[in-house]
Amino acid sequence: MKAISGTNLEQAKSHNRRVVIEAVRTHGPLSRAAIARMTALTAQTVSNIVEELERSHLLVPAEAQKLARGQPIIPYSINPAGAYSIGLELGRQRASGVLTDLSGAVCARIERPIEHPDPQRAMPALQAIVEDLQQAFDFDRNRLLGVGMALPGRYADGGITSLSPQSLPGWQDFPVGHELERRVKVPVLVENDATAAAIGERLHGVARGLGSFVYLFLAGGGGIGAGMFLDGHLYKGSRNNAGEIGHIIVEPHGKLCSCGKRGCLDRYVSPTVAYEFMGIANAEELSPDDLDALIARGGEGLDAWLDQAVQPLRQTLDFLELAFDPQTIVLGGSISTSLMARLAERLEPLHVPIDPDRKRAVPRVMIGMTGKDTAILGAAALPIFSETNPRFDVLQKPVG
Amino acid sequence: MKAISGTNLEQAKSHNRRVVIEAVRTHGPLSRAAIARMTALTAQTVSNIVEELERSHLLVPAEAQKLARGQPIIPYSINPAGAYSIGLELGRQRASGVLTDLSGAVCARIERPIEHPDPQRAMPALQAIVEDLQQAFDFDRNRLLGVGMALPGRYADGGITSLSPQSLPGWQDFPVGHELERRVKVPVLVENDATAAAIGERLHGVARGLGSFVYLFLAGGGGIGAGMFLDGHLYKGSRNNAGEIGHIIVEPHGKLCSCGKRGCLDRYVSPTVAYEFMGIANAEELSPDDLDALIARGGEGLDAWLDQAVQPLRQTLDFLELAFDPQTIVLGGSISTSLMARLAERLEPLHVPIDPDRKRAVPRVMIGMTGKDTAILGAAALPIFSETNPRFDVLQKPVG
DNA sequence: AGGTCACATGAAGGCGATCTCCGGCACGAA
DNA sequence: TTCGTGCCGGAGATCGCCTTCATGTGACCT
Repeated sequence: MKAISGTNLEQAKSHNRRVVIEAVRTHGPLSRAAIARMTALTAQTVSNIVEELERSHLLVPAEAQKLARGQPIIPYSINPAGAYSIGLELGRQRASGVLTDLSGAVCARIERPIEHPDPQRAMPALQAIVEDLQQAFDFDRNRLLGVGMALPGRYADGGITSLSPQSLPGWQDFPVGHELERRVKVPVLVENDATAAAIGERLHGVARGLGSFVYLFLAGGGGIGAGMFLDGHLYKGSRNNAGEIGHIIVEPHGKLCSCGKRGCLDRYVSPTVAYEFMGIANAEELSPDDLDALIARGGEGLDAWLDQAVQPLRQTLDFLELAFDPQTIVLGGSISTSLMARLAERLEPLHVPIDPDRKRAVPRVMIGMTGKDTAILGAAALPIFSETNPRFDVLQKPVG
Repeated sequence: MKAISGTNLEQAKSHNRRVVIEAVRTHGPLSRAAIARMTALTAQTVSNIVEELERSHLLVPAEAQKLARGQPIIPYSINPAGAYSIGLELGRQRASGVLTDLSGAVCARIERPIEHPDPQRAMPALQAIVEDLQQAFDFDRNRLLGVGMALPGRYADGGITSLSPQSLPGWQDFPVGHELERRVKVPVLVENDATAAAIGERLHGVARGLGSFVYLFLAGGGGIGAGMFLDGHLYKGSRNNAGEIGHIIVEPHGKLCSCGKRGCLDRYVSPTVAYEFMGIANAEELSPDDLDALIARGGEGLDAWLDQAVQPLRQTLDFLELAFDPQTIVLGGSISTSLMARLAERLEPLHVPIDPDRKRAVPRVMIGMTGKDTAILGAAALPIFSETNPRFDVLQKPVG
């Protein structure tokens, strides 16, 4: 077991920097004094940090605002051009990459077809995308924070998957992160797609500023996962497997699942099952756009799928609420937008919550704002998150 | 939303003190140099902190040990008599209190019958127990850290319950913690019974030193709850309701529950249901000992209950593993020891985990070591935990 | 006997937050 | 117009805590 380690001044400074950035990010333009009040830091301390952040272009001052009294306020806000990040996503048929600025806005985008992506073929392709993205948009290379990558599966540091071989053939024990980092020469972070999406929504999306929420991710390839952000921290579980809820049992005597159990959530709600209901046998060969069109057209098969998927989904939401008591559950994923919309409109009535009388500042369920791009934008958010989010770890000294 | 606040040296010192205590608690007697290695603190810093902790009697030095080389090691360990704590539990028919030392050993114990405990009757009784416990054992009153109280339900700071009136008649909106604190003049901490039990096992029990685990609590009064300890921190949810898993749906078309849903876990696994199966109509009137005797005798009713309870329980364990990915799940509660034993022996085979090949340092499921006392000993652990556990909060400046 | 290793501790230094003082700005009252 | 007040931001001194350096101690090894 890793012991909890001590802290010192250096860690404290790093933490305070992050706290200031986080305050400005979540609350919009703030004066130094306002930041000081929110963070409980001294005005002077904030002043020092803001000065430093302004020098490194992460914060920019706006026009001074004259109030009723006193010295005009100088509001500071995040400088979008202060840092850049690259997000990668690898699907069954294509590899995609985006270059975003600090505010999450997409500056450049590349998509390339790629057949049967095993590590040997995928790594050079991804490397090329990263390099081409840097050519496609003119920016200061020193401000590139790193590369984030979203993949199905579960990943430890260095991007080594912890799942069984059958879920990701060829990727077992392959150090994605280390290998890509060696090639592109900037820090690389690898995360599960649900977790990446959660971070994306937390930084730039509907979950901005929330302390605890669960992201329910419906993967286009089938398979449901949850990304958890709890008490201001990402929660990944003791073996990086937290949130693998595709295999929770929603129907004890239900359909047989590939995992050997009966009635797993994945067997009811995932897009793969929707294609079965719609009689689409060759879903893997069709392009995402073709699939979207088929779904948008609707039909009996789709309705039948919805009929049997809604109840397990409600049950899962109920379950996540009871277990995690999040402020909200964000629903999203890389599935077709129309499929998500149809699911969402059938969702109500949700199960009665445990505290029905309690007022809520946030809806129980929200739809993620980035649609099908959720995973790749989340991937791009990973380096930003890792550099700017206040965490318990940064306050502790590195041990060993 | 509460912003994450900054830190300073004072907070850092408080954190480092806690880190040193935690290191000694979980790893047994340690020399100063050993503590320094584990915590990544400087030998000098550790030396200062240890000196301070020794002065306040929290650590005691043992005999110097002569090694193969070098200066003899002076191992320090937790001084059981360095601090004391009081735990309270309120059941349907009785109120109990224990006085424990810093190691969790019980120094004194009081149990008193109490009929229909509403706040007006319970508060004076609890106050009397706290005062009598301090008389019953001779110790330095300045070393009493505080009073911890375990109750069914969910509690915010100050012990105000967040649940609906029907679950706890008369206690709705009653500030248990504040009221008791006013009476006994020491800090009072109120927690849900599952959470308290989790802390107890983490400090003195089978979960000692674990970073992430879930405590599955089977309450004697019926009702199942989970206490979560994740990444070294207690997780209580955004509205203190996390772990209220008695009402997760384990059988979508199953028995109707009082909450309005069908097939809730509580309707299958709780002791209340066991009594129904055994034909015990007047369970509330019987003493706990009588109930234990009935269960120990067994019979067809009990077997029938076990038959239908095991699958939902397995399903719940599976679910908790998938959602939280804990190092282990600790099973315990205030139910009869023989009932717990019978459940435990029927538990295998558990559902296949998501990473079957992975080696585990800790069993998937463990039985809590404190048996029926788990909640009250957990309650006594609350003040100790709150004073000595390294947390993210202590590193942050109090805001507002 | 001297060298080396491991542990412990005192003194000086470094670092970052804090305290104190000060100036600038704008409004309101005299 | 002048002064007082409330608010904001900056400069330098100070404080608290960790770190580094130096020294001491005890025991084994050569």
